[in-house]
Amino acid sequence: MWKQKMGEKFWANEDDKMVVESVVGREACELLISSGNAASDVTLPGDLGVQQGLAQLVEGSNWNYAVFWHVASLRSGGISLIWGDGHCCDPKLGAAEDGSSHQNVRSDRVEKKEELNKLVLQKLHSSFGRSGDDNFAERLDGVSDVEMLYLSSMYFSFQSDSAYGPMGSLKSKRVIWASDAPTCLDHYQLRSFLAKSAGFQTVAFVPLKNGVVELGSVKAIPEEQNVVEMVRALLGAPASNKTKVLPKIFGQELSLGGVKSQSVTINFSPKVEDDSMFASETFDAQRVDSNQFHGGTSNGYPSDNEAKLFSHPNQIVMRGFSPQTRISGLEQHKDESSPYADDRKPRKRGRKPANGREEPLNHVEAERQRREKLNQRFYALRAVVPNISKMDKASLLGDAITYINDLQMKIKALETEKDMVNDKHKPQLVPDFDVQMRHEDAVVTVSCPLDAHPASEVIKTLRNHQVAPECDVSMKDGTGVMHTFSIRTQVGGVEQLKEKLVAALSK
Amino acid sequence: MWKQKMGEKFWANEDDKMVVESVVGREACELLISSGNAASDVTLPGDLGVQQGLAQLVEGSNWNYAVFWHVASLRSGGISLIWGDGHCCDPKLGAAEDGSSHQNVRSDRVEKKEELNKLVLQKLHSSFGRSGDDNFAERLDGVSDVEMLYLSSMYFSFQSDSAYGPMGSLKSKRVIWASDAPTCLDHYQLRSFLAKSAGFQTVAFVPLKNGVVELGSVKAIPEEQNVVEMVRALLGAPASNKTKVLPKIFGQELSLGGVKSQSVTINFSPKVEDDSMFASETFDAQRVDSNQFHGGTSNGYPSDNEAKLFSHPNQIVMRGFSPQTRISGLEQHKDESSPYADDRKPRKRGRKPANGREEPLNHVEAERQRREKLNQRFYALRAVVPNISKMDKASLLGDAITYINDLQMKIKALETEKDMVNDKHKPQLVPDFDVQMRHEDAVVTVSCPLDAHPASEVIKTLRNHQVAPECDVSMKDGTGVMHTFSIRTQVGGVEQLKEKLVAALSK
DNA sequence: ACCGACACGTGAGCC
DNA sequence: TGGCTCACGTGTCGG
Repeated sequence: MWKQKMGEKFWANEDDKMVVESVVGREACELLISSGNAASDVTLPGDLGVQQGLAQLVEGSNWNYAVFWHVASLRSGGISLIWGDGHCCDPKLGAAEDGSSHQNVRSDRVEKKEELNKLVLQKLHSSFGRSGDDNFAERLDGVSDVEMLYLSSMYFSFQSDSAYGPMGSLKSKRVIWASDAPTCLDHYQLRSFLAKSAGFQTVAFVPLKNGVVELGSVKAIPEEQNVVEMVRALLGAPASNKTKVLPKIFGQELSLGGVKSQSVTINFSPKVEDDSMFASETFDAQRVDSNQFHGGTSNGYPSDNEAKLFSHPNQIVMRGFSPQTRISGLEQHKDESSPYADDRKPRKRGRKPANGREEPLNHVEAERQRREKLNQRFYALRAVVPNISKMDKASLLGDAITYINDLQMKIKALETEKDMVNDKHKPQLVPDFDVQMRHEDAVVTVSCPLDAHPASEVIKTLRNHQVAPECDVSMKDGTGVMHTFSIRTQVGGVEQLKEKLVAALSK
Repeated sequence: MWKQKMGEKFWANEDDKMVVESVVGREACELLISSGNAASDVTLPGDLGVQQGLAQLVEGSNWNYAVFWHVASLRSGGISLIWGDGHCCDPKLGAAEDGSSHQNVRSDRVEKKEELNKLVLQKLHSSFGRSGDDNFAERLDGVSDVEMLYLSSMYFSFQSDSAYGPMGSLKSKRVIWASDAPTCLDHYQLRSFLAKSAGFQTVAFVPLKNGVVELGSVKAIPEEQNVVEMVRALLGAPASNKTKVLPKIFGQELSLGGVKSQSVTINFSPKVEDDSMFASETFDAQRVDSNQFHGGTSNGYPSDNEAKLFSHPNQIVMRGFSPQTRISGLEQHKDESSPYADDRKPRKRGRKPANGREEPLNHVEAERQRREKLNQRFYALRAVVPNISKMDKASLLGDAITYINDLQMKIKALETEKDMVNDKHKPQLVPDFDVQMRHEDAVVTVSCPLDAHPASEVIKTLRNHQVAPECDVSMKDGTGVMHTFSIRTQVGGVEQLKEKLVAALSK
């Protein structure tokens, strides 16, 4: 059970290894081969309910993919991050990459690479794929490098205590945002070869309660707090039904409400105690008055017990391994992954704690979490609504309503416009026609409105400019139609006619 | 100044009076003639900033129009409601009203009526129209009955203390919602003749701080609290810059926040004191736990002073006048318009008042109003977002975000689709063409792709079915293009050819 | 000084 | 019952 039997066969073949290595890189390939698959017999967590959120993150944005890395506990006692779910949106259509307008270049070299990618993916899948959805790789017809990184990520997992990549984000509970290619590759760790091939320039990791969301893009995307908040709002509720089990963890029961991203960590006011820890965060949405962000203060991994409810699939464990050793210049993780700094922290705002009882302490915590969830939704709403007038909650809602109505009107206009186009172009394609017999021949007549005719402007211009053209012949070659108009004109009028035609056709 | 000089001329003509009377009704016409125009020399309040909100209310909904009636103070000391702004969206295209498919029926009788409407509107405008935008009626080409009611509303104003119509709503500070034709006509008062002609079945009045919003529809729309909340959210801030003036009205300075619909009225808990007053309201959105609706408790008209800042235009004053006398069955206005019942009311929720001071009493009121404004925005958001999963604030925000993303994706898809269509159809309209001289004639050749040609299917079929047609002539008459294909065929093959052509063209 | 916006603790209602 | 949401009063910060 420490090695998959199918895998054995494939990796024994040296040629196959070379092929895979050429795609995923040497180091990753080595680890793929040598790593024992911890608990390869169990299935993935199944539907985590995050697919929709991931899709929304990617669609319509500059991100090329989003992956949710799920926390899983190892038999050894540690934890690891395994593939939870993902969404990829590679804009492969209309490539024209190198500035050369030859599409043949693409269809030659790139398509060859895509077929190679597909082949490697099939090998990976047959070796390490989960038993469930088979031949998923066979469905693909050519895998771009972007998709390759995304799809092959399924076969990686992270167990290291590195400060890079998803585990680095999870351990430090910090958002990692690398928007230049070198730093980016650092955080891709073993997948850096794949990331380099695909040309990724930005990768971001957002730690959540029971996992990490990874976003990647081939574009250089500057850090946006909006995106982070949107991630937290959209994916704040993964596997909510299962978190209901074991609501009390420690003696000090903390109600992990099931619909929280990382709210179990204790909030504190950054302005008072810990200004220095917020150097790498950019806050563009609003003033950070209260505590929606927090440093590493937490009482342990909240999903420690929760994660045991999930089983981790058959994936290659990626041990502490960083392909580059240089320190990222963009993220100063002063983390050291200190996950056990906790205790109650003083709150500044609001009323005095009314120190009389101890029993409603759970209630206030729940209310805190509810408020924070609502605020995250507000931040996420700010992220998707443009033209925010006054960084105000009420104004935000009003702007959102306005924006929704604008969008609805726009959609209605576009749809009616489309219908108009259809109504105008459909009967154009079905013109009146008639077939009649004359002597030994058949005469087919086809009539269509003048405006729908390709040569309508020419015909109109001729009719306006000259007397009726009178005689014209249309001839057809293989793929086109050619209309020829022979008209009687005076000397010198040709230039004038040509100008008129150009003017008429270019308007 | 009590009569407009142009008006004198028109109304002296008995024929003109008959024409107008046939459209607006006898009673309205009488009043239009006899009423002195109070303060006819001043202009309208100008842009109230409500146009966008009104448009959003109407667009994409079942409402045909929305009018904001603005509070104005009369020289006599009373107040009146005058036309503030409005938006109309009459779905006149694709009428086919009576089930008969003859469009000629419409273009005969209806178009005659529409021309009559336009004529009457021009008369009204020349008599009572404000001096500003002239010939607005001339821009219209045929005014439907729905538009007629809407446009002629500009020339009415309301001064009565009737329980019907906009003034009834304003006085009682209650929402009026009439969704059957008879009740509807009651509330249209003088405009009932117009409303009857247009077939209005639903009219709703929503009182705001400085006016009333009127919504009308030819459909029967059951009462929806969502709509009311949306009105209040979208139009809560009319003429906000002017309300800043004179912030303190009475000795007891009540903070009219400028962005409130009717928040100056004092809230109270309906469940305790006043359950019986909420019989006619339907609450479909959420449980009515707190007090977003309130009876007539108010300390006077909040816009009493504020309205003096505005001048009221030249409009016909509609005095206490109700065309029908029977009582509306849907709305039991037990109002008597008692606007001076106030005093502090006990609040049930929340913490004990911590009775020590009296100075933060203003603060709690402001906070109350802020909360209510936010809640109104939430209700309005619920009204525009479909597929609300869980009547929850957080879920609502999440659904709204999802919905916005869906809309954005949809718009992007539609726009790219439109671009695709344009890319496919635009070069069709600009085909390659060439002009050459041969002997004494000019030869113009126009070529286009076969697929873009109206006769493409015919040409393809001919080419597939027969040998090449070889000889064809295209002829043009006034508005169309006719292509004639003469082909050699065997006897009996004509029927077969015709079938093939039909099949090819209908696919 | 006021005022608007916000978060907090708290009481209460509803499954 | 307890979890969850909500509204309310209050403290606080910033303009």
